[in-house]
Amino acid sequence: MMQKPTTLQDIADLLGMHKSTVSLALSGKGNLSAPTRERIRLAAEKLGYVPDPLAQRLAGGGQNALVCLYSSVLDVGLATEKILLIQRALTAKSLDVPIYTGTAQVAQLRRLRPRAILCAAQQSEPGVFAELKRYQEGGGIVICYDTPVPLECDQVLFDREDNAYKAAHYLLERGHRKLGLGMSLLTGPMVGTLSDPQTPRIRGFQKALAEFGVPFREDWFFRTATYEQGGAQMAQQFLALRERPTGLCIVNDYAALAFMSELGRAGVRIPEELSVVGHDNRPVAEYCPVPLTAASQPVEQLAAAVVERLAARLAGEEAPPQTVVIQGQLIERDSVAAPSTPEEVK
Amino acid sequence: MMQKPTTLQDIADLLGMHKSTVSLALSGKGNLSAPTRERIRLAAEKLGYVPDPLAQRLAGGGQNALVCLYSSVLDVGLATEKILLIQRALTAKSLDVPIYTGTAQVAQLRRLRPRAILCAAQQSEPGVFAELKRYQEGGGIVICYDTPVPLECDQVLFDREDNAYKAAHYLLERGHRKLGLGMSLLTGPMVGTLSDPQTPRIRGFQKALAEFGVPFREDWFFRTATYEQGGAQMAQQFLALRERPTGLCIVNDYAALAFMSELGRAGVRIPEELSVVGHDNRPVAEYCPVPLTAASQPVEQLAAAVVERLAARLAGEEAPPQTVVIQGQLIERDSVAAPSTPEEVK
DNA sequence: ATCCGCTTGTAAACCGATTGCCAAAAAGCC
DNA sequence: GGCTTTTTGGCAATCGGTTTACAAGCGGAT
Repeated sequence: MMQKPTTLQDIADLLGMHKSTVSLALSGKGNLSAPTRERIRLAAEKLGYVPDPLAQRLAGGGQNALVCLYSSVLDVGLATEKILLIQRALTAKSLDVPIYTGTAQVAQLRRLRPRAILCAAQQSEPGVFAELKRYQEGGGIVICYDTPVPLECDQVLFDREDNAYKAAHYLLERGHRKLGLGMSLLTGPMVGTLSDPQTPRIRGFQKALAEFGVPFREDWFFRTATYEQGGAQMAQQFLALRERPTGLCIVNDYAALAFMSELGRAGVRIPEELSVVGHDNRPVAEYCPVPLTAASQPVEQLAAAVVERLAARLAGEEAPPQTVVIQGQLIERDSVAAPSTPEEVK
Repeated sequence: MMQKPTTLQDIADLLGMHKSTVSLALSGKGNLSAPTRERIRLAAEKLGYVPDPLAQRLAGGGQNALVCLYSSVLDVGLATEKILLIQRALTAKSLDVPIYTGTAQVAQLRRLRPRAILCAAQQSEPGVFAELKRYQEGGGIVICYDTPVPLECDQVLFDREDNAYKAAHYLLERGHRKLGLGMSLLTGPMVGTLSDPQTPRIRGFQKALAEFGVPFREDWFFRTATYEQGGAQMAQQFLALRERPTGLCIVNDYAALAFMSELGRAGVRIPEELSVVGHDNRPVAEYCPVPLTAASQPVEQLAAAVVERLAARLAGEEAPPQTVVIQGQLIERDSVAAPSTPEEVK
C-alpha cells in the first residue's frame, strides 16, 4: 500500500487555506502574519511535509538545495578522493550532491537546474565547457577545480607544473644530470582521458632541466598506463634501456610502487643505482620497497578551497572570477641519493 | 544572452499543432499517421529538442532514462571500483546515472522518481531500506549488491564468508595452526561505517578453523583502520605480541602492503616467519614486498551481474527476487609457506 | 460617512511535460 | 447518397510547486 507523500495542497486543505499561502509561508516570502506562518509551519511539520524537488525546480524555486559534482574522470585514486572530500563537506550542509561522470551526461546536468556545478573536466572536452557556459548564462554557479579550464569562473587549481618542477629540481640539486620522466595515460577502470593535466608536468620537468642546462631526452620519457599496471610497463621499458638515467620522476605513487618493485626483482638497487621521486604523496608512498620521496598533492586543501568558493558564491558574492592555486611540497623519504657515478659539472 | 531550450510548445507552434500531439509523436504512443509523425520528428530534430527531464518525470513519464546508484560508502578502493564498472556499462546505454552517497540523501532519491535504484548499503542502515521499500511499493526497481540486505529485491552478492574461508583454509592446509585475522574499520576519506560486511569474514575464518579443530584466539584478532594506515597499525600490534601466529589473513590488500612493509623493516621475514593471505587481489597484491597470495574479489563479475539484473527488470521481467552469488578464488603468489616450526598434528 | 492606504491572504497563470477523453474528418458499407 | 465505423489530432486536466497581481478587511484621517 503506497501512500503518497504529503503535498502543499494537503496542508492547505487541512488548514482550509490556499496552497499558495502555504508555499509563501514555508519559503518565508510573502506578506503573512506571524501567527499564520507558525500555524502553517506546525501543520507542515505534523504531516511530515517535504517539498518535491522535481516540482520545485520545475517551477524555478528551491534552488539552493542542489549542487552537482561533475568529474569527467572517476578513478580509484585522487580524482575520487577529491570528490569525496568535497561531497562530504557539502552533504554536511544538507545539500543534495549527486555525482556525475562522463561527458555524455553534462547536457542533462544543466537541465536539472542545480544551483551550482562543481566541475573537474579536461580542456580536451570542449563540449563540457559549452554546456557550462550556457548554464552560467542562465545564472548558475560554476566552480572548476584541479586543472585550468577555458571558462570565466572560479577555479581552484593544483599547480602541477610547480609540482613536477620541484620533483625534478630536487634530483638536479643532488647532482643528477640524467633524468627520466614517467607519465601515465588513463586506462583500466577509468572514464575519459587525461592528456591535458600531464603537459604542465612535462613543462615543469623541462623547466627544471633547462635551469641546469640539462637536455630533455625522449628515450627517457615513458608514457604508460596508470597505477600498478603502468608502473610495471615502465619498469620493462626502463630495463630494456641501453643507457639508463640516474634519476626518475614518476607522476603516480602507485605506479612508482610497481615500478620499484619490478626493478627490485631485476636486481636494480634504489636509491643506489636509481633515484625515484613521486608526484602525489599518497599513503602508499610510505610503503614502497623504499619509502618514496614525493612532491605532495594536498587534496584536502584543494577540497577546502572549492567548498569555500562555493559557500561564498552561494552567499551571493558578486566578485569577478577568482583563481586559487594550491601548491604541493616535496616530502623527503629514502628513494633519492646522489648519483653513484657523479657526472662532471659542465 | 540566454536562450531557453526548445520545448514541446515551440515545436507545436512551428507546425501549428497542439503540443500533446507532438508529445505523442515523439514518444511513439498515440494513434498518429506516419507522415505526421515524421513531420514532427524532423521539426524536433531541427530545433534540437531535448525533453526536460524534470517536467518529464513530474508528469510521470520518461522513466526509463534515470537510474540512481546509491552507495552508503564511497572509498578510494573497491566500492568505487564497483560503482565505476556499473556506471560505465549503464551510461553506455545512454542512461542518466547519478551517484549518491551518504544516508542523508536516500530520502531525496526516491522523490526523483528514477526507474531503478542500484544500492550498496549496509544492514546497519535501517533508514535506507525503509526508503527503498517505499520506493519499491511505488513500482520502482531496486537491485542491491555487494552485501545481503533485508529487502525483497534482486541481490548480487559477493560471498565474503567463502572468501575468508578459502583464505584460512589455504593456510591450514599448508600446516599452519596458529592463525591470526586482521580486519579493518572504515576511516579516513570514507563515508559511513562498514561493520556488517566484516562479520561474514569472521564466520568464514572461524569455520575453517573449526574444521581443523583450531581455536580462535582473540589476541590474534586485529581490528584497525583501513588501507595503509590500518596495515601499519596492525604491524605494531603484531610486533608487540609475546606469542605470534605463523599465518595471517588480512582483509585488505593495501593494508597487507603496509603491514608487510612494516614487518620487513622490523626484520620479520615473509613467508619464512609469517605467511600472509589477502582478501581482495587488487593489482597491488603483485607488488607487495613479497607478492601477495590472496582470495580474489571479482568486481567485474559482480558489476556485470548487476547490469544483467537491471536489464532484465527494465525489460519487464516479473520473476520473483533473485539472488546471484559471486565467489572469488584463491590466487597463489609467494607470501605463504609451510610454518617453519611445524606444529604437531593433534 | 467617505476615502486612503496598509496588511493579509487568495486566485490564477506558469514551469514543461503526459495522458485520457472527444470531436472532426476520412473511410467503409449497403 | 446516407449512415456507421475508424482514424487522426485537439483540448484540458494533472503533476507539485512558485510567483505576481489583486481583493478583502481594517484602522485612521478628513
